[in-house]
Amino acid sequence: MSIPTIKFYVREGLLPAGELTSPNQASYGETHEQRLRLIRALLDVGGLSVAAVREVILAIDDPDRSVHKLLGTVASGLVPRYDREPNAGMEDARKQVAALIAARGWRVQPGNPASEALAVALAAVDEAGHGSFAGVLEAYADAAERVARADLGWVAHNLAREELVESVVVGTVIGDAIFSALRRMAQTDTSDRMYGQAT
Amino acid sequence: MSIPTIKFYVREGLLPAGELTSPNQASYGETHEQRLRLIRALLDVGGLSVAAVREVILAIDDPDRSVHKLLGTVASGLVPRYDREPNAGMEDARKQVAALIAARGWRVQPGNPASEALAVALAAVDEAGHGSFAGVLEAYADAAERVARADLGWVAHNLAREELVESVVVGTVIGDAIFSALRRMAQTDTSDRMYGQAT
DNA sequence: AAGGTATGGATAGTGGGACTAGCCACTATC
DNA sequence: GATAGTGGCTAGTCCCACTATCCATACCTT
Repeated sequence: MSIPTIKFYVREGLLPAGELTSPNQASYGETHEQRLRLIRALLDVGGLSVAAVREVILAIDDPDRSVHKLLGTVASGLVPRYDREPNAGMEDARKQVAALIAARGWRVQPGNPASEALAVALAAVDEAGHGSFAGVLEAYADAAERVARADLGWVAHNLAREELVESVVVGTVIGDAIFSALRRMAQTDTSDRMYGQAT
Repeated sequence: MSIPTIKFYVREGLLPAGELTSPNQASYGETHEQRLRLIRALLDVGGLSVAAVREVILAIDDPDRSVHKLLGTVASGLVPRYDREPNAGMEDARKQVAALIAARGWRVQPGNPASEALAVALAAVDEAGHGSFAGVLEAYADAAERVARADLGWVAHNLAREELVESVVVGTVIGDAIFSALRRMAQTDTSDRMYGQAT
């Protein structure tokens, strides 16, 4: 981690400035190091932008924010913002999402960024046109519930707010990367079994 | 979709050139349109780079490639390349990954990009230091298996190679986005139930 | 005390990625 | 027969994550 990069992070508000011991000497402590690791994890592994990391950091450092709100903020920071014009496919997709939420009894706000993102993705699958994804969606939703329970269970054993809050962030962001990798491995395995020899 | 952008894609080798009906008039057909939708889906929803999309397109259009190989190519194109120096944490993480693969009986090559990515992500979680992720990993792997089976099942009903191959790509790439969104929704729900009022 | 090295702070520059604009010769269309 | 649009080309733009350069100062060694 080069010094210029750290300077850059400080300027960007990702990292608090070191404590000045003299006009040209600042000391960085354990918390700085920890924070730096968090930043690198979010940037490299989580693939967040610097701006998104700043959002997340601000949320973490806001002591008035409830854990539930924090998770919401982190989730929003993570979801890519699609600014595609509304078309016919999106309407159908939104209905599909609403139906799923209702069927599962999930407590999520209607205008939620995640459900918007889901609608966009479903519309894209539909446009690409290779048959209905509906059946698969159920399996995905089952898996997502399972994963979410594991996530929150993992987080729960941290009692101190500081710790808890960082766990939430790490779990949410890096969890995505972990799951993607696992999915790809499982796909490789399944595909090997199905198509390993033929086709 | 603006004309300059299409020109750009043609230059970049994502899209075949239209058939010239006269020196300055090319006609684009149904397949072009379809291909364009695929490109936009991979770029926007899948978040791939133009270079990665080119890789994928080349793989799709290579009739000598088996479906299994194709899936491998797509998966590699998707996995971000981490070029972080090997450190102590990585070694542990790799062992953890190897153990997981063994325990699951997954048929994946050892040097696999996905398992490398998994190791990096696990190392990052570990470095961030909020308790062992091991238990959660099992739940993730279960979920990943379930999702992979659903994916491949969805793909399987396409008999024509063309269709099959595009389904694989779409499912792999956009499936990631879909699952992420679902996970976030399920997390929101679970967190609402756990922390909705307090903390 | 002197000189080399490093730091904090600030401004400006770099390199990569994804388009986008401008130009030219030409042609389809009104 | 003017207008507007196109293929093919090069060059430019914008954004983003960093880097490099500068300066005055201060630590560190001798």
